[in-house]
Amino acid sequence: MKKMEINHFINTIIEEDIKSGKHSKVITRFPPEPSGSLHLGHARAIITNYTMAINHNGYFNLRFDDTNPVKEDAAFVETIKKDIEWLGCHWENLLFASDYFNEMYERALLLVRKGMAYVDDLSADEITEYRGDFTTLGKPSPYSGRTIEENEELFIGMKKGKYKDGSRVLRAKIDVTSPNMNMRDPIIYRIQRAHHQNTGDEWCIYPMYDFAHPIEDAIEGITHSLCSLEFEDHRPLYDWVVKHCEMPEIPRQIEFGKLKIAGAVIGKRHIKQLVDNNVVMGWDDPRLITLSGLRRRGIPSQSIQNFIISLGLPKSQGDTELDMLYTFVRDHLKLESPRVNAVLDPLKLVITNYPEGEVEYLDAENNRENEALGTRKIPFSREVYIEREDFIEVKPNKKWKRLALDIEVRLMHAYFVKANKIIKDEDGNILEVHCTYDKETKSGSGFTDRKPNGNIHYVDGSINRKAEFRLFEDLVLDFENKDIPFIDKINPDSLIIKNGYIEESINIKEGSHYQLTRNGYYSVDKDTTEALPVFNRTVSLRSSFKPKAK
RNA sequence: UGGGCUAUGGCCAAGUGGUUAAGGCAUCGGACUUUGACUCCGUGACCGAAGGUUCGACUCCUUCUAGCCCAACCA
Repeated sequence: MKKMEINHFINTIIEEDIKSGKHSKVITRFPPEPSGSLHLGHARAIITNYTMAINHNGYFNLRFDDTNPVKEDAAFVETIKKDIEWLGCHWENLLFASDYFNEMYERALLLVRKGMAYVDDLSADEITEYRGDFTTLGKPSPYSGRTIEENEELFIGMKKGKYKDGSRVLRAKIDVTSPNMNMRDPIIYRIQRAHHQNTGDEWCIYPMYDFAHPIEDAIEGITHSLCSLEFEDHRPLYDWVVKHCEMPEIPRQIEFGKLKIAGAVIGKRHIKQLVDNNVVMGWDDPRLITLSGLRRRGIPSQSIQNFIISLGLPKSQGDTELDMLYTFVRDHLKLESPRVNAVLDPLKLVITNYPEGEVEYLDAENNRENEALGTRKIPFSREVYIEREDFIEVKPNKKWKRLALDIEVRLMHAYFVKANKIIKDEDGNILEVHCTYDKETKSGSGFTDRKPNGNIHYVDGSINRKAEFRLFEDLVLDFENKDIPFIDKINPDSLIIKNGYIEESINIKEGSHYQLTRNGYYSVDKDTTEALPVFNRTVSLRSSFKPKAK
């Protein structure tokens, strides 16, 4: 992504560090655990770390925090890389926490030798019990008094695989009575015989996040380790590790508030539930705000960048409405997308005074606001399709700016037409509308003698392509209501599929964007086939049209 | 209950002792219009509450209230 001017409290801190000479450049990182997909919330962390580095003469590392092999899967590494690349945040180094397992082990050994870590034989339940809770101070483990020699021998033994999984842990000796639970002699190594995606079976002990993370940052020379607020309580421990492990570089952790999106399903557990129950088409379903879902929906990554930057970097916690993102999406797509006609719910219009069998090709600009996109010819003949909602039998009020009996509208790029007859089936459904056109009113002819009642679009009745259009609504209804189980709040109509027609001339390629006139921005979905193109509505056009409630 | 953080209009968010309290989204009006789009105009705040300090407080102090996070051998 290109450089943008950014001003927030972290930027201020960084600028002071540069002014004071503490740092000459900024090195940051994004440290995902390869255990799930990235979503819009992660975009803030990625973009914040990325922009702070490139705006300050430095670089940004992508480092997978693969310290827990039982939860992680190499498959996520590729999807995460793809998402970050798509977001436009290029990493300088692709790294893994596991690259540093040796050094971490050595640093832990150093702690042991300094008498600042001990091997504990308590069970997991016992450790929890000894740790106390918010109101009860922790008690020292009966094993915390072991000698340095004993601890060293036991820890080396742990590493060598002498002990069973879960039988012992290495703990930092800090303060079991600290009001900060993280400081109550946190576990820093556990025994876990699990096959690791990068180190295989080389290790049977794995470091815990709180110990591993600061060491990773320090090794890479990360100057500012930017993360979300929930790690604020961990900062004393982060600093403790850097200091007592005697790391030569001292990174500084700074926390910012997470980005929360109103009404969005974000939890891995919930998304999995939706996927497993076929409520959504997969992790990349356009109704999800996973980065892959947003991409499939057709949201340009630049709009995500602009959205994130415009939000600033507060420490307060609020729910941001997706409308704000959509505004950036429309902004971006407005000039970029060709504008073409499509009819999602077709109603046949027969122009009775137009010669049968004749077709004429009319001029149409591809984007009235961006001439660079050129022009095209669109067909027009005796039968065309219009949107069913663009016709009503009797004009209801002055505000109605579409077609009705005895009312004349312009078919955009073509002629004025006036409806004069409705053909219905036995049940009263409108099958087709008959109208007449006025040759004098041809678009581009300069005709100004009378004004049409409105402008509607059409697709030619025979020269067209059938297409599927997918419209998306909220996945969950009554989102904030905690009394109803999640699964019972799912909107049964979150996906609306329409089958209609689109101009036949367009080039259908996965991911390409179009503005469908008077409707919205759409992009071509991966489900597209030669026989049936599939379009996702990325975002609708704004509309101030409000049908009067009857 | 102990610790940490937060609190500005429907939503997001600037603002760090003196301004008519920025801006964006949304809403509602209006102008324009071969997209009811775009564009352009207009539209809303006693700054969580109560006290205090001060000539003057959203900004400082005190107390209170509400929300979020922490008691994985997860990250």
